[in-house]
Amino acid sequence: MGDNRAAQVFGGESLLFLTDEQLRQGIEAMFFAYRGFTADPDRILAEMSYGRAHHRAIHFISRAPGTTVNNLLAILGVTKQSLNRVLRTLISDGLVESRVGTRDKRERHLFLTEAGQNLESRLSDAQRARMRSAYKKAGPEAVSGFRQVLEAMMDADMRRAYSKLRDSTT
Amino acid sequence: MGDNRAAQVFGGESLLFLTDEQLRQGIEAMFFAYRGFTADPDRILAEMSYGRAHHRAIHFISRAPGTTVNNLLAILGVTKQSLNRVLRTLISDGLVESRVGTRDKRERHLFLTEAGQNLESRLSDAQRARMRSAYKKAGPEAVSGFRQVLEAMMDADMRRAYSKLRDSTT
DNA sequence: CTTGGAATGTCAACAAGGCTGACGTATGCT
DNA sequence: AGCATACGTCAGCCTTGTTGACATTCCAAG
Repeated sequence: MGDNRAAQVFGGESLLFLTDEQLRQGIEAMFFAYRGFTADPDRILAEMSYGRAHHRAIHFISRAPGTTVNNLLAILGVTKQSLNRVLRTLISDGLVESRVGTRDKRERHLFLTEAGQNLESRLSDAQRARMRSAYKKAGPEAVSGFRQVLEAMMDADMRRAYSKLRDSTT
Repeated sequence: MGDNRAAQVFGGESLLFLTDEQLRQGIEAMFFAYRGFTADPDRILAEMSYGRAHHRAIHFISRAPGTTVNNLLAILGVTKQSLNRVLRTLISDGLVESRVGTRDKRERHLFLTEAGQNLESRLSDAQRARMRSAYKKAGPEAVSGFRQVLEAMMDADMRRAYSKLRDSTT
C-alpha cells in the first residue's frame, strides 16, 4: 500500500481516481471543507460562549425530539459525562427541556424549548446556506456523488444511525 | 430561509436537491463521514499518545517538505503557540527536523525525519485505505461530484491553499 | 550603523471538550 | 429481594485551542 503512483488498470477499466495522489487530494479536500462546514455555526456559537458540542446536541435533539440521553450518546459517540456537561448548561440556560419518561421513568426525553428552537434555526440556517451554495455551484449530479462517497466513508454503526435518521423524515 | 420544505422550481429546472431536508441530510452525512475519516489515524495516534494536531502537522510537512512555520500556520489555521507545542514534541521525539533558513535565517524549514516519514506512511496508508474503499464503492462519477461539492464548501482562502497544494504535484 | 518591524520561540494562564473511574439514585425486570 | 439499566455527578486527567507578554534574531530602510 502507498506506492501506486501511476494510474491503475483493473479488470480493463481505468481507475485513475484511485491513485494515491487522487486519494490524498480527497483527504485534503475533506480537511479544508470540514473547516468551512463548521465555520458559520462556530461564529454564532462563539457569541454566546457555546461550542460545537452544544451545536451537535441541539441539532440531534431538534432532529429527533424526545430522544433519550442514551440514544443521543450513541449518535454523538461521546461519554455520558461529556454529554452531560453540555446538556446541563443547555438545560439551565433554558434551551433544552428534559422530561422524565412515562413508560420507563428512568429515561429522560429531551426537547428543545422555544429559545432552543430559535438558536437551532440560526445555526442550521447558517450551515444550510453554505451547503446550499455549494450544492448549487456543483449541481445535482455532483451532490448525488458527494452523498454516495460520504456514506461509503462512514463506519458501519454510523451508517446505520445515519440511515435511520435519514429515513425517519422521508 | 429555512422554510422551503417542498421541491423548488427555479428557471424551469427542478431543484429537489436543494430542499432543507436534502441539505440537512448532507450536513449529517458530513458529520458522520468525518468521524469515519479520522477514526483510523486516531487509533494509530492513540497508541503513541499523539493527537489529530500531530497528524495534521505531519501530513502537511510531508506534503510540502521545507515549509516554514508561518506557512504551516496559515494552512492549519491555528495560533503559533498551538502549533509550536505540537512541533516541539514532534521535534524532541525525532519525527520532525527544523532547519534554520539559508536565505532568511529567521525562518525555520520543517522536514520529516525517517521516523517521521514512517509514521506518516502508517497514518496516510490507513486513511487512504478507507478513502479508497469509499471511492471504489461509489465509483468515479461519484468521486468527481464529491470533490466538486467539497471544494465549493471551502472558504475562499482555504480553497486557495487547497488548489495550491493540489496543483503542486500535478 | 542604528533602528523598526517581521518571524520565531517561549512562558503563563485559561477554557472547551474529550476521557476514565467511582459512586449514588431511581426504576424496571426477573 | 436482588440484579441490571438509565441517568447524574464528582474528581481528575489530557489534548488542543485561545490570549497576552516578552525575548531573540535578523532583514531592510533610513
